[in-house]
Parts: sequence; structure tokens; C-alpha cells
Amino acid sequence: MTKASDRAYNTIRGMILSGELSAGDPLGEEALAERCGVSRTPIREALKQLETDLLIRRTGSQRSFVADWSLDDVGDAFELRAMLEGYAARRAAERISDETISRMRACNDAILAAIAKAKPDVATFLDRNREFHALVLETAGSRRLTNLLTALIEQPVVWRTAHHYDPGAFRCSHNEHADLLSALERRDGAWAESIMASHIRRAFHAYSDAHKGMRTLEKGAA
Amino acid sequence: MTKASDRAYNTIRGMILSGELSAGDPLGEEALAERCGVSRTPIREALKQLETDLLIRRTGSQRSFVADWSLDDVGDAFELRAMLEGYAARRAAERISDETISRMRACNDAILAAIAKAKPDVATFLDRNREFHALVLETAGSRRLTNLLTALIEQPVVWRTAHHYDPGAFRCSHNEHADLLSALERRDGAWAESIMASHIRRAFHAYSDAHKGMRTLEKGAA
DNA sequence: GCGAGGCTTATTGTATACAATTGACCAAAG
DNA sequence: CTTTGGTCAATTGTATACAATAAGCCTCGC
Repeated sequence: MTKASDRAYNTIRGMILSGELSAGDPLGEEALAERCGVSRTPIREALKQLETDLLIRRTGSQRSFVADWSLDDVGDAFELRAMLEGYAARRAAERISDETISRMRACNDAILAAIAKAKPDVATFLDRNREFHALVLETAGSRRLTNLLTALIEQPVVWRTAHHYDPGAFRCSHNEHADLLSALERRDGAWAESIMASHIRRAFHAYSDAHKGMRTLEKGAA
Repeated sequence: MTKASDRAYNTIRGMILSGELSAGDPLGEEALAERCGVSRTPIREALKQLETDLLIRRTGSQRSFVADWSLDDVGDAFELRAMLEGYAARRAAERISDETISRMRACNDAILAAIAKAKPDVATFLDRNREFHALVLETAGSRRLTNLLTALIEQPVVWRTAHHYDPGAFRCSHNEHADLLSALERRDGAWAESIMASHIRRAFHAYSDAHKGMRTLEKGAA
């Protein structure tokens, strides 16, 4: 994607993630075009992408609405991620270089620094976390796998959830990353795979727990 | 997708699959528009879709070319399919109705009829095979999983490969379907999963074997 | 002869105008 | 009062015109 359609994609995505738009809201192309300051053409491309991300839903007549995520949907997404990122970790273990391991370790160190503070730096945590997982994916070296996972990894929900992590959850995430590094160092694919799968599954339950207390806020959070 | 972009998609896809276009050939939007009898707009949507299918490759400056499939790429695709369709089979086993089982059985019966002839009816085999797998996927009941798999299932290569199956391979495929039905009947998810995974992996090796003998024909097969 | 720089041209990105389709609303008949 | 039919408005699909950008090529200088 290029300039305008990219801007449109990020803008709309942001509006959905921030809660500016709520589940079920209709997304007219013209209205979005005006809000994004571009014409309908790039908007259409953005919508197409958002559709494959399942952030929006389209009716039979191609009208777009903000998707509504049931807990089942989220569970599904996480289980698929667990499977695919587990596979990615296994492949990565079979191919990773020492240099990449160093970069991942640096990443995880940065995560530790970010969460060790009295007030955890969530933004940095999210960034570095993304980078860490991106490195695994890149090392796995399967364009196809990358394609499949990008749609899953950019999760609407996870985003908002990390802000509700307690210190233990952050620490846990960091420790699992460290374990993964051990597995990668030893080039033990099976180990790496199961660690990664557990890592994602734990994240799901963290989400699930946090979500229970969020329900009531959900709408007014904009 | 609607009328025109759909036509464009199928047309271009067909040109790639039939060999009318070879790996590496450039795909100019204007040229395609003319060949498909539509304007550039639907062509662009079709190209976007074909890109996520990995049937085409795009350079940094967004120019499109017919993708080249290495054996590794194909292996990747099959392994991902094995994993995801295995998961689909497991979920299906937990949700399937007797009625759906009957429909799948009918499907597999049709496959048997098609391949029992002296000259196997490959087209029917492919159609019914697709339907069989589609039923599994539908029964799994995860829109997300469906989304991910559609890109993988519509494989460029498999298509051409079935024509080189020997009678034993056809029969084998049919038997595996029958086994899967047994697993589904007993609602044994773990069994269903492993059967499906084996089924896909076998298909890969069938492809791999057949491919060795095809190499030389590859180009002239149009 | 070889390489660098700029120009030409081909190709893609964006905007807009128009066609087609769908959804909504209202009116009239049962 | 409900339902059905039709018209009108809103929205999406397609085509085309124009802008931006990148690739190819040719010339000029070394």
C-alpha cells in the first residue's frame, strides 16, 4: 500500500481500536473519505485490507460495519496464533543465527527495563514485544506464514488489554521470552514451539481475565 | 468481490494456472484491463487478491509479476495446510451433525465413482474433493480459520498435479476421506486431526514425486 | 570504453464522474 | 392495521482522466 491508502488504513484502524467507532457502526466510503482527507479509491483499498483483518464486516451488498468481537472469536484468533507462531518458533530454531539471537535478547532486555519501573512503560513494552515476535517470524523464513500471521498478530483487542496487565503478567511475558531464547540458542525446535504456544495461550487467558472487569467500560471508553 | 473484479480475478488466475503466463512474466494493469475487457479499477482489486494468494509477487514499486514457486514454497504451503486443516478437522469433529456426515459421505462416494472408471474423471474428483474439504472447514465454524485457509487451499500447483495421479493415489485419497469420516462419526477430534494432517502431507509427496517427472514439461504445457 | 546524470516514457496512485444496485420510506389496497 | 408495491435516496461498482513516480535509455564527460 502506498501513501494515501496507507494513511486511510491507519486512520480507520485507529478509529476502531481507540473506540471512536463502536462495534456495528456503519462505515460509508464517502464519509470515511472525507474524514481521512482522501478520495474513495484509497478508502476502498483500506477497507479491503481491514476486512481481511476481520476488523470490519461486510454485508451481502458490500456495506461495511465495524466488526463485533465475541469472546469465542477472540479465543479462535488466539488459538490460531498459538499454532502458527508455535510453528514459526520451531522453524526459527532451525534457522536462527547467533546475531539474531543477540538482537532478540536486546529486545527482551528492553522489555525488562520498561516493565521494571514503578509505572510500567506499556508503549515500549508493546513495541518491543512486537519487534521480538517479528524477529521470530522473520527468522522462520516463510513469506506465506508471515502473510497469514500478520492478519492475526495485529489484534484489535490485545492492544487495549496490555494496559490492564498487572506487574506479574508483564514479568511472566518477559520470562517466557527468556525461555524461548534458551530454546532457540539450543536450536531445539520442539521446545521453542511449545514455549511459544504456551506464551500465546497465557496471553489469551490474561486477556480473558482482564476482559471480565472491562465489560462495563467497553462502550464509554472512547 | 463483484462482477467485474471477480471476472478479472478468475481470468488472470486462470491465465497463471493454465500456464498461459509463466513465472516471472510482468503483469501491467493496463494490459490486463484490455485482456479482461474491464477497466483498471477492478484489475487492481483482483491483483491485490492474487497477491495475498501469493500467485503474484510485487516489487518495491508495486509492479506485479507472476510468482515463481520453488519446491520449498510448495512444501511450506502444504505444511501450513496440514496444520490448519488438521485443526479444522478437530473442530469439525466436535461440532459435526449427522446430516453433514451424510453429505460428506455422499461426496466421497461420488469421488469413488469418478476414480473407479477406466479413465478417471479428474474434474469431478477435484470438484468433489474441494466440496469435501469445504464441508470440513464450514463445520469447523471459524470464519477466521476459513479466511486463512482459502488462500492456501486454492493452490496453483495442486491443480495441475492431480492430473498426474496414478490410480493408487486416487484410491488412497478416497480411503483417507473414509477414515476421516470414521473419526468424525465417533467425534474423535484428535484422530480426525491426525488423519487430515497425514492426508495433506501425502498429497504433498504425491505432488513432489509427480513434479520430478514434470520439470521438463513445465514451460510448454500451456 | 565506462559510468554518471538527466530526460523520456511507461506504469502505478489518486481523484472524480457516472452507472448500477440496494435499502428505505410512503402510499394505497386488502 | 398490515402488507405489498413502487419510487426515491443513498451507497457501492466501474470507468476514465490526471498526477506522481520509477524504470529505461541516451548522451555527455571522464
